[in-house]
Amino acid sequence: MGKIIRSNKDLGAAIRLARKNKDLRQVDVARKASIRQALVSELETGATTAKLDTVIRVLASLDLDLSIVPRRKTGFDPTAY
Amino acid sequence: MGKIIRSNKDLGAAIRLARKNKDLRQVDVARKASIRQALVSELETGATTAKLDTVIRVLASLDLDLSIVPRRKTGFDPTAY
DNA sequence: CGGCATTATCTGTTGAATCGTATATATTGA
DNA sequence: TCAATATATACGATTCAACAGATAATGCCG
Repeated sequence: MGKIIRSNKDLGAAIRLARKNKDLRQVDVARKASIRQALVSELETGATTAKLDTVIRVLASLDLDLSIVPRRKTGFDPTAY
Repeated sequence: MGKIIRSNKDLGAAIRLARKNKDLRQVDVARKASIRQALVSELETGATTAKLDTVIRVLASLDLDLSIVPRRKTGFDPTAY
């Protein structure tokens, strides 16, 4: 179902995609989530590892939720190398 | 599907439940995730807001994944009071 | 009760996330 | 092209997660 997040890069890509789909600017998301525009930029580019609180607030401002799902066995595990 | 996480309390409950189901001790999860047992305790009791990296590593050690899903229908929102 | 295992909490320290603010660099539209 | 808008970066200051390393509290079972 939803997109699996295993790194801050994954998170950033998902956030940016969702934001574009809603036709919002970084500053709009920032205001809704009570953070700086600069931080939204940093999150989207995966430049920083955010705190869970921050992630939840940003996602909420995009009408998204964080969910815990069983790890699906996928063929190729890049961390195995 | 998966459990929705909207607070560190939610996360803590989910982690503890998953850990119990796998019959692991906090120190086991801590070793797998390369963190202290004390931190696992703090996370489970919701005493702290973890960094995304930490959350991902703990969940991975329990064979769980973080996923982004569209926000479910807005029935009753306890934060509205 | 007594003892072992597990979990919770403490102190001081370090590093990183976030801030405010400002500015530099795209990107877009007229 | 030019200007307005949007995004990325910079920098010092503040806040807080995570650490090491104990120890205290709790749970469990003989």
